[in-house]
Amino acid sequence: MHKRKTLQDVALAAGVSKMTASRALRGDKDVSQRSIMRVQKAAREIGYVGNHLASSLAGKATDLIGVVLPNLENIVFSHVLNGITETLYGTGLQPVCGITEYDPEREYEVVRNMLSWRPTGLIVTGLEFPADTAKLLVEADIPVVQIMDTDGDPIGGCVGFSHHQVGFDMAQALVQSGRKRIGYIGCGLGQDNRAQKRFDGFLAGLQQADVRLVAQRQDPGFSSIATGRRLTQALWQDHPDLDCIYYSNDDLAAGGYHYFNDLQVAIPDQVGLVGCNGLDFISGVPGRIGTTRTPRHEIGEAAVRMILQAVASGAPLAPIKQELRPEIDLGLIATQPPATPDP
Amino acid sequence: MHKRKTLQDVALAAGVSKMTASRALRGDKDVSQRSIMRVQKAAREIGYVGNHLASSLAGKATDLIGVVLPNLENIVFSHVLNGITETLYGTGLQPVCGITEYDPEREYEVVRNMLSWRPTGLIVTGLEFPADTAKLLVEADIPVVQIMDTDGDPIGGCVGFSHHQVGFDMAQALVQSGRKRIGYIGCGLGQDNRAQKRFDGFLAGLQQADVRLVAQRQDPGFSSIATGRRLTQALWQDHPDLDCIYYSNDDLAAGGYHYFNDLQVAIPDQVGLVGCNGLDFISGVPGRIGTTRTPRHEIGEAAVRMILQAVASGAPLAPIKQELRPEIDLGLIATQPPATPDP
DNA sequence: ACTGGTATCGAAACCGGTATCGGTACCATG
DNA sequence: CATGGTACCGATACCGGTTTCGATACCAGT
Repeated sequence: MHKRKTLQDVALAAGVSKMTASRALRGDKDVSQRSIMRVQKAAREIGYVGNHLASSLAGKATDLIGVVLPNLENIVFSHVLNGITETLYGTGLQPVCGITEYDPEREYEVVRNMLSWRPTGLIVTGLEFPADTAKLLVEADIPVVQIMDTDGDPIGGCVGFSHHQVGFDMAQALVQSGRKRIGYIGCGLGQDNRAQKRFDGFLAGLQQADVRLVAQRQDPGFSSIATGRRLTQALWQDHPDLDCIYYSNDDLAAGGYHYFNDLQVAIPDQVGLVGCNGLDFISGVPGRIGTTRTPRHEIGEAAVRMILQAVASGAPLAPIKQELRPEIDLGLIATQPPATPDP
Repeated sequence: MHKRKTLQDVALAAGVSKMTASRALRGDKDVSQRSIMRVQKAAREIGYVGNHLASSLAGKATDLIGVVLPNLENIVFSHVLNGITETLYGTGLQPVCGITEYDPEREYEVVRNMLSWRPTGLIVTGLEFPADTAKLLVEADIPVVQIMDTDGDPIGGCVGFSHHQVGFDMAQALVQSGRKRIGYIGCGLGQDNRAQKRFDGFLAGLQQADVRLVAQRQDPGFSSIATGRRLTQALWQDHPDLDCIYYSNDDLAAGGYHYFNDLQVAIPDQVGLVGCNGLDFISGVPGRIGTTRTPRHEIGEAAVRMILQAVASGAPLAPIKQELRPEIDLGLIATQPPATPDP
């Protein structure tokens, strides 16, 4: 268990000072070509790896961008993270991500922990935070970007879309396409206030169109295809007269699709199904399930760009919202009126 | 833009020395209750956050566990990461993950970068590495665990399953259930050598049963439901006599399912579909698609346990394989012989 | 020969914590 | 009263790099 090689070892092997070795490896000025060669050779030979802890401590900043997400099993956040990673690639910055599981206490810990690594920027999910967490973010003294949601007042930068609007627009679109007996199925509303916002918006949209929500079923757990199937069955058994079901998520809608498929209920002729997020599943059954395609990758991209810009300009990030418009895709629902038109 | 608070500031505010403040905040011995109170109060009041860079540099080790994964859009790796995160939660250790996109060069960079943070342990995906990357891992001087694959010789710890075996077993199971005209559909074989291993194993399994693979279709890109649908269509048009299709992935199988569903081809009566990984989708169409349920969460868990044990014992991690057996689920294929039995 | 500029290098201070070790203060004991 | 043990505290030396600043060598210009 030999000790790790340090810059000193490299310098020694190269026959130069620690300083010259440092400069040579970083491609700094004021080093002769000869020294650069010798140092690089020495570093390679003794297998020098470098110590980010030391260099970041000595330098002013790290090359870290903190990313705080509620969950990674939800593919939506994977996509965001991917957008972030891709955009960061080549900038010399590196994402490091923390998971909160929608738990505020864990969130506080994660944010605090992120900050203790002195990242160059921070990307967090959502707009609402408990007071102590908000305090951390406000005093962080680095660019902070809040993503996924624009229904509220951001602390720093903000990239996302209005979930209320998404719900509202979908309600209007459905009503306009002729659906009138609409049900709702949702998941994780207690934890995920963005799903709640969509639902609220949806209700508001229905109300404005003078349509009442016929019924709803909710489940406190994470959304999944299996849960969607179960809830759909529960809802349908009580309300077989529905001509449309709005799901808080595409996973759930997929579960509903399978259920009706096995039941030989025509989709979307008899019942229209709409979810949210435009997940991969939808493209497997083209036109059959409506959805709202949300710009997840783009959100990650835009968030990074905000941070990069703030870093470049040196100025702190002013509270600015960047709204990315999601796109409603009703699929066949848009062209096929429900089988049983209302009187 | 006030400077960040340091431990010195806390000490000053609390009227003690830097050392006492340090001890108080970490819950070290040799501090009076009175000092602890004052320091904690001071820290809270001035909003002290701590500096992991400094503490990790000064102490011997960080609380980081590096995790190197090829991709996060593939839900399989999200599940692994989740298992890791969950198991690490409460241990004081923290995962930090790097993405390679199946690119060896990027992989080298990621591993090197991970190591430069002096993590306490490292979890990497796969068994095969280019020489330079392998050298880094061998000389890392920390517990290294390789996951997902056991078909080969590990550098340190190793948790996963044999992909060759998974393919082999599935071939045998399919033949035994009466399927004889079998096709294959796969994705990303160039990059993902684990999918390749499954395919090789599958071919070996067929051969042993004296069954020939009728046809195959492959795509170099990432697997997705849409791709599965497309490849299935391509394969089916040329070979409508198949009674079974093996997919390298559940995503692809799901695409095939949708295709046949729209075509009104009975599943699994006329064509049996089997994928791999036991993803969420399968549970939405119970029994209809066969799969191999792979223990992703468990792999993450076991990998962490290996590292924790190595850290606790202080000994380096000997090359040991831990094999987790995946479980084949043929669903209805197991009980329903193909509609057109062979002559 | 002297001055000034450029290229190259290294010693020392420092980043913000922790490990180590040597002091006090205070009390109990013989 | 001398001794020793315990509880608590702080000065100092690091950890492994980078920043800063001054030193040296060498060459051109005058």
